[in-house]
Amino acid sequence: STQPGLVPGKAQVYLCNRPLWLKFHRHQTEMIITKQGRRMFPFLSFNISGLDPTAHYNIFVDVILADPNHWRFQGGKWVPCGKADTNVQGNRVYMHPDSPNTGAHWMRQEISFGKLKLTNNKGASNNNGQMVVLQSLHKYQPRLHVVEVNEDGTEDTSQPGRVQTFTFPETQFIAVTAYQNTDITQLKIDHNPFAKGFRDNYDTIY
Amino acid sequence: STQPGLVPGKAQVYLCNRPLWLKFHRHQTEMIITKQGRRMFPFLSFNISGLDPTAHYNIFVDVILADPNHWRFQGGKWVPCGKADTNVQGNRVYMHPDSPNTGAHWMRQEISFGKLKLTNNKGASNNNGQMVVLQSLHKYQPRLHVVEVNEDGTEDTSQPGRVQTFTFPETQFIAVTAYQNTDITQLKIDHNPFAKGFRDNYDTIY
DNA sequence: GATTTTTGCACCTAGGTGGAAATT
DNA sequence: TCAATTTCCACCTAGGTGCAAAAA
Repeated sequence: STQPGLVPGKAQVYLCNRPLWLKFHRHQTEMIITKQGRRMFPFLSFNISGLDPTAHYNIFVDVILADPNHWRFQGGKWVPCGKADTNVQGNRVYMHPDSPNTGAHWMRQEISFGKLKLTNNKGASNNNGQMVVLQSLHKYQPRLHVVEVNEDGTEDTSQPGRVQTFTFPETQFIAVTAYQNTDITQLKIDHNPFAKGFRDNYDTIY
Repeated sequence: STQPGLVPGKAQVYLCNRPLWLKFHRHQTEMIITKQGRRMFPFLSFNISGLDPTAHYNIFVDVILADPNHWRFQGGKWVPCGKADTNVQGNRVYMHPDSPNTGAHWMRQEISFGKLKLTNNKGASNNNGQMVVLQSLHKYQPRLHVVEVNEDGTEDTSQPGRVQTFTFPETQFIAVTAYQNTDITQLKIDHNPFAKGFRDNYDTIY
Protein backbone atom coordinates (compact mmCIF):
# COMPACT_ATOMS: atom_id res chain seq x y z
CA SER A 1 0.00 0.00 0.00
CA THR A 2 3.05 2.26 -0.11
CA GLN A 3 3.74 1.84 -3.83
CA PRO A 4 5.04 5.06 -5.40
CA GLY A 5 2.37 7.06 -7.17
CA LEU A 6 -0.52 5.42 -5.41
CA VAL A 7 -2.71 7.41 -3.05
CA PRO A 8 -3.35 5.35 0.11
CA GLY A 9 -7.01 4.33 0.37
CA LYS A 10 -7.63 5.14 -3.28
CA ALA A 11 -8.51 2.13 -5.45
CA GLN A 12 -7.34 1.74 -9.06
CA VAL A 13 -9.78 0.06 -11.46
CA TYR A 14 -9.15 -1.18 -15.00
CA LEU A 15 -11.85 -2.28 -17.45
CA CYS A 16 -10.67 -5.74 -18.54
CA ASN A 17 -12.05 -6.09 -22.04
CA ARG A 18 -11.78 -2.42 -22.98
CA PRO A 19 -10.68 -3.02 -26.62
CA LEU A 20 -13.86 -5.03 -27.24
CA TRP A 21 -16.04 -2.42 -25.55
CA LEU A 22 -14.47 0.25 -27.79
CA LYS A 23 -15.31 -1.73 -30.94
CA PHE A 24 -18.97 -1.64 -29.95
CA HIS A 25 -18.86 1.91 -28.61
CA ARG A 26 -17.78 3.28 -32.01
CA HIS A 27 -21.14 2.14 -33.42
CA GLN A 28 -23.18 3.02 -30.27
CA THR A 29 -23.53 -0.15 -28.20
CA GLU A 30 -26.96 -1.80 -27.96
CA MET A 31 -28.03 -4.31 -25.29
CA ILE A 32 -31.07 -6.55 -25.63
CA ILE A 33 -33.54 -6.54 -22.74
CA THR A 34 -36.16 -9.30 -22.36
CA LYS A 35 -38.82 -10.28 -19.88
CA GLN A 36 -36.84 -13.22 -18.49
CA GLY A 37 -33.58 -11.26 -18.55
CA ARG A 38 -30.66 -11.14 -21.00
CA ARG A 39 -26.94 -11.12 -20.22
CA MET A 40 -24.85 -8.18 -21.41
CA PHE A 41 -22.34 -8.71 -24.18
CA PRO A 42 -19.68 -7.55 -23.78
CA PHE A 43 -20.05 -8.00 -20.02
CA LEU A 44 -18.50 -5.84 -17.31
CA SER A 45 -15.24 -7.15 -15.89
CA PHE A 46 -12.63 -5.30 -13.86
CA ASN A 47 -9.21 -5.55 -12.32
CA ILE A 48 -8.82 -3.63 -9.10
CA SER A 49 -5.81 -2.64 -7.00
CA GLY A 50 -5.02 -0.30 -4.15
CA LEU A 51 -7.46 -1.83 -1.66
CA ASP A 52 -6.51 -2.66 1.92
CA PRO A 53 -6.01 -6.46 1.71
CA THR A 54 -7.48 -7.02 5.18
CA ALA A 55 -10.42 -4.59 4.95
CA HIS A 56 -13.89 -5.75 3.83
CA TYR A 57 -15.70 -4.40 0.78
CA ASN A 58 -18.97 -4.73 -1.09
CA ILE A 59 -18.55 -4.38 -4.84
CA PHE A 60 -21.56 -3.77 -7.06
CA VAL A 61 -22.67 -2.30 -10.35
CA ASP A 62 -25.55 0.06 -10.90
CA VAL A 63 -26.95 1.37 -14.17
CA ILE A 64 -28.07 4.98 -14.47
CA LEU A 65 -29.61 7.02 -17.26
CA ALA A 66 -26.76 8.37 -19.39
CA ASP A 67 -28.74 11.31 -20.77
CA PRO A 68 -32.23 12.88 -20.53
CA ASN A 69 -33.41 11.66 -23.94
CA HIS A 70 -35.67 9.03 -25.42
CA TRP A 71 -33.89 7.57 -28.47
CA ARG A 72 -35.05 6.22 -31.82
CA PHE A 73 -33.14 4.56 -34.67
CA GLN A 74 -34.02 6.37 -37.87
CA GLY A 75 -32.29 6.51 -41.24
CA GLY A 76 -29.48 4.32 -39.95
CA LYS A 77 -28.73 6.61 -37.02
CA TRP A 78 -29.71 7.02 -33.40
CA VAL A 79 -31.52 10.32 -32.86
CA PRO A 80 -32.95 11.85 -29.68
CA CYS A 81 -36.73 11.84 -29.67
CA GLY A 82 -38.45 13.43 -26.72
CA LYS A 83 -37.68 13.21 -23.03
CA ALA A 84 -36.58 10.09 -21.19
CA ASP A 85 -39.18 8.38 -19.06
CA THR A 86 -37.85 9.19 -15.60
CA ASN A 87 -40.49 7.39 -13.57
CA VAL A 88 -38.38 5.50 -11.07
CA GLN A 89 -39.12 1.80 -11.09
CA GLY A 90 -37.39 -1.46 -10.44
CA ASN A 91 -33.96 -2.49 -9.26
CA ARG A 92 -30.92 -1.13 -11.05
CA VAL A 93 -28.26 -2.46 -8.71
CA TYR A 94 -26.40 -5.75 -9.06
CA MET A 95 -24.28 -6.79 -6.08
CA HIS A 96 -21.32 -8.97 -7.03
CA PRO A 97 -22.04 -12.49 -5.71
CA ASP A 98 -18.70 -12.60 -3.84
CA SER A 99 -19.73 -9.61 -1.69
CA PRO A 100 -18.86 -8.95 1.03
CA ASN A 101 -15.21 -9.95 0.82
CA THR A 102 -11.69 -8.83 1.67
CA GLY A 103 -9.53 -6.48 -0.35
CA ALA A 104 -7.14 -9.40 -0.91
CA HIS A 105 -9.94 -11.43 -2.48
CA TRP A 106 -11.07 -8.65 -4.82
CA MET A 107 -7.50 -7.90 -5.97
CA ARG A 108 -6.56 -11.56 -6.51
CA GLN A 109 -8.49 -12.01 -9.75
CA GLU A 110 -10.75 -10.42 -12.34
CA ILE A 111 -14.08 -9.19 -10.93
CA SER A 112 -16.57 -10.32 -13.51
CA PHE A 113 -20.26 -9.43 -13.89
CA GLY A 114 -21.01 -12.02 -16.59
CA LYS A 115 -24.23 -13.20 -14.98
CA LEU A 116 -25.83 -9.79 -14.60
CA LYS A 117 -29.08 -9.76 -16.58
CA LEU A 118 -31.03 -6.89 -18.13
CA THR A 119 -34.82 -6.93 -18.23
CA ASN A 120 -37.78 -4.70 -19.07
CA ASN A 121 -39.97 -6.59 -16.60
CA LYS A 122 -40.65 -4.27 -13.66
CA GLY A 123 -41.88 -7.18 -11.55
CA ALA A 124 -38.49 -8.91 -11.89
CA SER A 125 -36.82 -6.78 -9.22
CA ASN A 126 -37.10 -9.52 -6.62
CA ASN A 127 -35.33 -12.25 -8.60
CA ASN A 128 -32.46 -12.59 -6.13
CA GLY A 129 -31.16 -9.22 -7.28
CA GLN A 130 -29.82 -10.84 -10.46
CA MET A 131 -31.87 -8.56 -12.70
CA VAL A 132 -31.42 -4.91 -13.59
CA VAL A 133 -34.66 -3.31 -14.80
CA LEU A 134 -34.29 -0.89 -17.72
CA GLN A 135 -36.50 0.87 -20.27
CA SER A 136 -36.17 0.23 -23.94
CA LEU A 137 -34.77 2.99 -26.15
CA HIS A 138 -33.06 4.79 -23.30
CA LYS A 139 -29.31 5.29 -23.00
CA TYR A 140 -27.59 3.93 -19.90
CA GLN A 141 -24.25 4.21 -18.11
CA PRO A 142 -23.09 1.33 -15.87
CA ARG A 143 -21.03 2.28 -12.81
CA LEU A 144 -18.82 0.28 -10.48
CA HIS A 145 -19.02 0.91 -6.74
CA VAL A 146 -16.50 -0.17 -4.12
CA VAL A 147 -17.77 0.25 -0.57
CA GLU A 148 -15.70 -0.47 2.50
CA VAL A 149 -17.92 -2.19 5.06
CA ASN A 150 -17.65 -3.27 8.65
CA GLU A 151 -16.50 -6.79 9.41
CA ASP A 152 -20.08 -7.99 9.64
CA GLY A 153 -20.84 -6.70 6.14
CA THR A 154 -22.89 -3.67 7.23
CA GLU A 155 -22.25 -0.26 5.75
CA ASP A 156 -20.89 2.63 7.78
CA THR A 157 -22.07 5.84 6.17
CA SER A 158 -20.85 8.05 9.00
CA GLN A 159 -17.25 7.75 7.83
CA PRO A 160 -16.45 9.59 4.61
CA GLY A 161 -14.41 8.15 1.77
CA ARG A 162 -15.61 4.59 2.20
CA VAL A 163 -17.53 4.65 -1.08
CA GLN A 164 -15.68 4.88 -4.40
CA THR A 165 -17.48 5.04 -7.75
CA PHE A 166 -15.92 4.36 -11.17
CA THR A 167 -17.48 5.21 -14.53
CA PHE A 168 -16.27 3.98 -17.93
CA PRO A 169 -17.97 5.96 -20.74
CA GLU A 170 -17.12 3.23 -23.27
CA THR A 171 -19.61 0.93 -21.50
CA GLN A 172 -22.61 3.16 -22.26
CA PHE A 173 -25.38 1.46 -24.21
CA ILE A 174 -28.92 1.88 -25.49
CA ALA A 175 -31.39 -0.75 -24.25
CA VAL A 176 -33.41 -2.35 -27.08
CA THR A 177 -35.83 -5.26 -27.49
CA ALA A 178 -34.38 -6.01 -30.94
CA TYR A 179 -31.11 -4.86 -32.50
CA GLN A 180 -31.41 -1.73 -34.62
CA ASN A 181 -27.92 -1.24 -36.06
CA THR A 182 -26.72 -4.20 -38.15
CA ASP A 183 -23.10 -3.28 -37.34
CA ILE A 184 -23.87 -4.03 -33.70
CA THR A 185 -25.58 -7.31 -34.61
CA GLN A 186 -22.51 -8.37 -36.58
CA LEU A 187 -20.12 -7.50 -33.73
CA LYS A 188 -22.26 -9.58 -31.34
CA ILE A 189 -22.24 -12.54 -33.73
CA ASP A 190 -18.50 -12.24 -34.32
CA HIS A 191 -17.50 -12.10 -30.65
CA ASN A 192 -20.15 -13.80 -28.50
CA PRO A 193 -19.42 -17.56 -28.40
CA PHE A 194 -23.13 -18.31 -27.93
CA ALA A 195 -23.89 -16.70 -31.30
CA LYS A 196 -21.30 -18.78 -33.17
CA GLY A 197 -24.07 -20.49 -35.16
CA PHE A 198 -24.83 -17.23 -36.96
CA ARG A 199 -21.29 -16.63 -38.23
CA ASP A 200 -21.20 -16.53 -42.03
CA ASN A 201 -18.09 -18.67 -42.30
CA TYR A 202 -19.23 -21.11 -39.62
CA ASP A 203 -18.98 -24.25 -41.78
CA THR A 204 -15.74 -23.06 -43.35
CA ILE A 205 -13.77 -22.70 -40.15
CA TYR A 206 -15.20 -25.59 -38.11
CA SER B 1 -37.49 -19.95 18.67
CA THR B 2 -40.03 -20.68 21.43
CA GLN B 3 -41.86 -23.45 19.57
CA PRO B 4 -42.97 -26.22 21.92
CA GLY B 5 -40.65 -29.20 21.98
CA LEU B 6 -37.68 -27.33 20.56
CA VAL B 7 -34.55 -26.84 22.63
CA PRO B 8 -33.32 -23.25 22.27
CA GLY B 9 -29.97 -23.13 20.44
CA LYS B 10 -30.43 -26.64 19.11
CA ALA B 11 -30.82 -26.92 15.34
CA GLN B 12 -33.16 -29.42 13.65
CA VAL B 13 -31.98 -30.91 10.38
CA TYR B 14 -33.93 -32.97 7.84
CA LEU B 15 -32.42 -34.87 4.92
CA CYS B 16 -34.45 -33.63 1.94
CA ASN B 17 -34.38 -36.54 -0.48
CA ARG B 18 -34.33 -39.26 2.15
CA PRO B 19 -36.67 -41.68 0.28
CA LEU B 20 -34.25 -41.69 -2.66
CA TRP B 21 -31.23 -42.17 -0.41
CA LEU B 22 -32.99 -45.16 1.18
CA LYS B 23 -33.59 -46.80 -2.21
CA PHE B 24 -29.84 -46.73 -2.82
CA HIS B 25 -28.92 -47.58 0.75
CA ARG B 26 -30.81 -50.90 0.58
CA HIS B 27 -28.34 -52.04 -2.08
CA GLN B 28 -25.25 -50.36 -0.51
CA THR B 29 -24.78 -46.99 -2.21
CA GLU B 30 -21.76 -46.54 -4.51
CA MET B 31 -20.31 -43.21 -5.61
CA ILE B 32 -17.95 -42.82 -8.56
CA ILE B 33 -14.70 -40.95 -7.95
CA THR B 34 -12.60 -39.62 -10.84
CA LYS B 35 -9.45 -37.57 -11.26
CA GLN B 36 -11.30 -34.45 -12.39
CA GLY B 37 -14.06 -34.96 -9.81
CA ARG B 38 -17.55 -36.46 -9.96
CA ARG B 39 -20.75 -35.14 -8.40
CA MET B 40 -22.62 -37.31 -5.91
CA PHE B 41 -25.94 -38.80 -6.88
CA PRO B 42 -28.09 -38.58 -4.89
CA PHE B 43 -26.59 -35.36 -3.58
CA LEU B 44 -26.77 -34.06 -0.03
CA SER B 45 -29.55 -31.56 0.62
CA PHE B 46 -30.99 -30.43 3.93
CA ASN B 47 -33.72 -28.38 5.54
CA ILE B 48 -32.68 -26.75 8.78
CA SER B 49 -34.62 -25.02 11.54
CA GLY B 50 -34.03 -23.84 15.09
CA LEU B 51 -31.20 -21.44 14.27
CA ASP B 52 -31.04 -17.89 15.59
CA PRO B 53 -32.19 -15.87 12.55
CA THR B 54 -29.77 -13.02 13.27
CA ALA B 55 -26.71 -15.11 14.24
CA HIS B 56 -24.06 -16.06 11.65
CA TYR B 57 -23.15 -19.62 10.73
CA ASN B 58 -20.78 -21.58 8.54
CA ILE B 59 -22.37 -24.74 7.14
CA PHE B 60 -20.21 -27.46 5.63
CA VAL B 61 -20.03 -31.16 4.89
CA ASP B 62 -17.14 -33.45 5.65
CA VAL B 63 -16.69 -37.09 4.71
CA ILE B 64 -15.17 -39.54 7.17
CA LEU B 65 -14.33 -43.24 7.01
CA ALA B 66 -17.47 -45.16 8.00
CA ASP B 67 -15.59 -48.29 9.11
CA PRO B 68 -12.01 -49.61 9.40
CA ASN B 69 -12.24 -51.94 6.38
CA HIS B 70 -11.06 -52.12 2.83
CA TRP B 71 -13.95 -53.45 0.71
CA ARG B 72 -14.22 -55.63 -2.37
CA PHE B 73 -17.18 -56.69 -4.50
CA GLN B 74 -17.13 -60.45 -4.82
CA GLY B 75 -19.82 -62.92 -5.81
CA GLY B 76 -22.36 -60.13 -6.09
CA LYS B 77 -21.73 -58.87 -2.57
CA TRP B 78 -19.56 -56.35 -0.79
CA VAL B 79 -17.16 -58.07 1.60
CA PRO B 80 -14.53 -56.60 3.93
CA CYS B 81 -11.03 -57.31 2.73
CA GLY B 82 -8.18 -56.13 4.90
CA LYS B 83 -7.71 -52.88 6.75
CA ALA B 84 -8.63 -49.45 5.44
CA ASP B 85 -5.80 -47.27 4.25
CA THR B 86 -5.74 -44.66 6.99
CA ASN B 87 -2.92 -42.51 5.68
CA VAL B 88 -4.34 -39.06 6.01
CA GLN B 89 -4.30 -37.18 2.71
CA GLY B 90 -6.24 -34.50 0.92
CA ASN B 91 -9.19 -32.33 1.72
CA ARG B 92 -12.38 -33.95 2.94
CA VAL B 93 -14.30 -30.80 3.81
CA TYR B 94 -16.69 -28.91 1.53
CA MET B 95 -17.85 -25.52 2.77
CA HIS B 96 -21.28 -24.54 1.45
CA PRO B 97 -20.74 -21.66 -1.01
CA ASP B 98 -23.25 -19.43 0.84
CA SER B 99 -21.07 -19.54 4.01
CA PRO B 100 -20.87 -17.52 6.14
CA ASN B 101 -24.51 -16.44 6.36
CA THR B 102 -27.31 -15.68 8.80
CA GLY B 103 -29.62 -18.21 10.41
CA ALA B 104 -32.50 -16.59 8.52
CA HIS B 105 -30.73 -17.29 5.22
CA TRP B 106 -30.01 -20.94 6.02
CA MET B 107 -33.58 -21.60 7.19
CA ARG B 108 -35.23 -19.84 4.23
CA GLN B 109 -34.57 -22.60 1.71
CA GLU B 110 -33.08 -26.02 1.05
CA ILE B 111 -29.32 -26.19 1.70
CA SER B 112 -28.04 -28.13 -1.25
CA PHE B 113 -24.60 -29.64 -1.88
CA GLY B 114 -25.22 -30.54 -5.53
CA LYS B 115 -21.88 -29.20 -6.74
CA LEU B 116 -19.70 -31.07 -4.27
CA LYS B 117 -17.34 -33.33 -6.21
CA LEU B 118 -15.57 -36.54 -5.22
CA THR B 119 -12.08 -37.32 -6.49
CA ASN B 120 -9.25 -39.79 -5.99
CA ASN B 121 -6.70 -37.16 -7.04
CA LYS B 122 -4.73 -36.20 -3.95
CA GLY B 123 -3.37 -33.13 -5.73
CA ALA B 124 -6.88 -31.80 -6.24
CA SER B 125 -7.22 -30.47 -2.69
CA ASN B 126 -6.54 -26.92 -3.77
CA ASN B 127 -9.31 -26.67 -6.38
CA ASN B 128 -11.20 -23.92 -4.55
CA GLY B 129 -12.24 -26.49 -1.96
CA GLN B 130 -14.79 -27.90 -4.38
CA MET B 131 -13.27 -31.37 -4.24
CA VAL B 132 -13.38 -34.01 -1.54
CA VAL B 133 -10.50 -36.50 -1.84
CA LEU B 134 -11.42 -40.14 -1.14
CA GLN B 135 -9.91 -43.61 -1.61
CA SER B 136 -11.55 -46.17 -3.81
CA LEU B 137 -13.11 -49.23 -2.18
CA HIS B 138 -13.48 -47.56 1.20
CA LYS B 139 -16.78 -46.87 2.93
CA TYR B 140 -17.58 -43.28 3.85
CA GLN B 141 -20.03 -41.34 6.00
CA PRO B 142 -20.86 -37.72 5.09
CA ARG B 143 -21.60 -35.38 7.98
CA LEU B 144 -23.23 -31.94 8.18
CA HIS B 145 -21.68 -29.29 10.42
CA VAL B 146 -23.33 -26.09 11.59
CA VAL B 147 -20.90 -23.67 13.24
CA GLU B 148 -21.94 -20.39 14.77
CA VAL B 149 -19.31 -17.79 13.89
CA ASN B 150 -18.55 -14.21 14.82
CA GLU B 151 -19.96 -11.45 12.67
CA ASP B 152 -16.74 -11.27 10.66
CA GLY B 153 -16.97 -14.98 9.80
CA THR B 154 -14.21 -16.14 12.14
CA GLU B 155 -14.75 -19.11 14.38
CA ASP B 156 -14.84 -18.77 18.18
CA THR B 157 -13.73 -22.06 19.66
CA SER B 158 -13.57 -20.70 23.20
CA GLN B 159 -17.34 -20.83 23.55
CA PRO B 160 -18.84 -24.32 23.77
CA GLY B 161 -21.92 -25.49 21.89
CA ARG B 162 -21.29 -23.41 18.81
CA VAL B 163 -20.59 -26.49 16.66
CA GLN B 164 -23.37 -28.95 15.85
CA THR B 165 -22.79 -32.10 13.79
CA PHE B 166 -25.46 -34.21 12.08
CA THR B 167 -24.99 -37.69 10.66
CA PHE B 168 -27.44 -39.56 8.42
CA PRO B 169 -26.47 -43.25 8.13
CA GLU B 170 -28.55 -43.64 4.95
CA THR B 171 -26.02 -41.41 3.15
CA GLN B 172 -23.12 -43.83 3.65
CA PHE B 173 -21.47 -44.99 0.45
CA ILE B 174 -18.54 -46.93 -0.94
CA ALA B 175 -16.25 -44.95 -3.27
CA VAL B 176 -15.57 -46.75 -6.58
CA THR B 177 -13.93 -45.96 -9.90
CA ALA B 178 -16.54 -48.06 -11.74
CA TYR B 179 -19.91 -49.32 -10.53
CA GLN B 180 -19.82 -52.83 -9.08
CA ASN B 181 -23.45 -53.61 -8.25
CA THR B 182 -25.76 -53.45 -11.29
CA ASP B 183 -28.70 -52.60 -9.01
CA ILE B 184 -26.91 -49.38 -8.12
CA THR B 185 -26.15 -48.64 -11.77
CA GLN B 186 -29.83 -49.07 -12.63
CA LEU B 187 -30.96 -46.78 -9.79
CA LYS B 188 -28.54 -44.11 -11.00
CA ILE B 189 -29.83 -44.41 -14.58
CA ASP B 190 -33.45 -44.35 -13.43
CA HIS B 191 -33.14 -41.26 -11.24
CA ASN B 192 -30.25 -39.07 -12.43
CA PRO B 193 -31.51 -36.78 -15.21
CA PHE B 194 -28.03 -36.70 -16.76
CA ALA B 195 -28.18 -40.46 -17.32
CA LYS B 196 -31.54 -40.34 -19.11
CA GLY B 197 -29.90 -41.52 -22.36
CA PHE B 198 -29.26 -44.93 -20.79
CA ARG B 199 -32.86 -45.63 -19.81
CA ASP B 200 -34.19 -48.77 -21.52
CA ASN B 201 -37.49 -47.20 -22.44
CA TYR B 202 -35.93 -43.89 -23.49
CA ASP B 203 -37.36 -43.88 -27.04
CA THR B 204 -40.71 -45.19 -25.84
CA ILE B 205 -41.44 -42.41 -23.38
CA TYR B 206 -39.91 -39.41 -25.18
C1' DG C 1 -49.62 1.57 -41.62
C1' DA C 2 -45.61 1.62 -38.86
C1' DT C 3 -43.10 0.67 -34.81
C1' DT C 4 -42.08 -2.06 -30.87
C1' DT C 5 -42.36 -6.28 -28.25
C1' DT C 6 -43.03 -11.20 -27.66
C1' DT C 7 -42.67 -16.00 -28.84
C1' DG C 8 -40.87 -20.18 -30.83
C1' DC C 9 -36.98 -21.87 -32.99
C1' DA C 10 -32.45 -23.90 -34.71
C1' DC C 11 -28.02 -23.60 -33.26
C1' DC C 12 -24.66 -23.01 -30.23
C1' DT C 13 -21.65 -23.37 -25.33
C1' DA C 14 -20.80 -25.84 -21.20
C1' DG C 15 -20.74 -29.67 -18.75
C1' DG C 16 -22.84 -34.09 -16.20
C1' DT C 17 -24.00 -39.38 -17.40
C1' DG C 18 -22.65 -44.57 -17.83
C1' DG C 19 -20.64 -47.77 -21.42
C1' DA C 20 -16.81 -49.87 -23.61
C1' DA C 21 -12.21 -50.17 -24.72
C1' DA C 22 -7.61 -49.30 -23.41
C1' DT C 23 -4.34 -48.96 -19.86
C1' DT C 24 -2.13 -49.89 -15.48
C1' DT D 1 -4.75 -63.68 -15.74
C1' DC D 2 -7.20 -60.67 -12.99
C1' DA D 3 -8.71 -56.45 -10.75
C1' DA D 4 -8.80 -51.61 -10.81
C1' DT D 5 -8.37 -47.33 -13.17
C1' DT D 6 -8.32 -44.18 -17.03
C1' DT D 7 -9.78 -42.40 -21.40
C1' DC D 8 -12.87 -41.50 -25.01
C1' DC D 9 -17.45 -41.41 -26.48
C1' DA D 10 -22.55 -40.81 -27.57
C1' DC D 11 -26.14 -38.96 -25.26
C1' DC D 12 -28.15 -36.27 -22.22
C1' DT D 13 -29.40 -31.54 -19.17
C1' DA D 14 -29.28 -26.66 -18.88
C1' DG D 15 -29.26 -22.55 -20.80
C1' DG D 16 -27.29 -18.41 -23.84
C1' DT D 17 -27.60 -16.66 -29.09
C1' DG D 18 -29.95 -13.95 -33.10
C1' DC D 19 -33.68 -14.77 -36.48
C1' DA D 20 -38.30 -14.65 -38.29
C1' DA D 21 -42.98 -14.64 -37.60
C1' DA D 22 -46.63 -13.28 -34.72
C1' DA D 23 -48.61 -10.22 -31.57
C1' DA D 24 -49.34 -5.90 -29.40
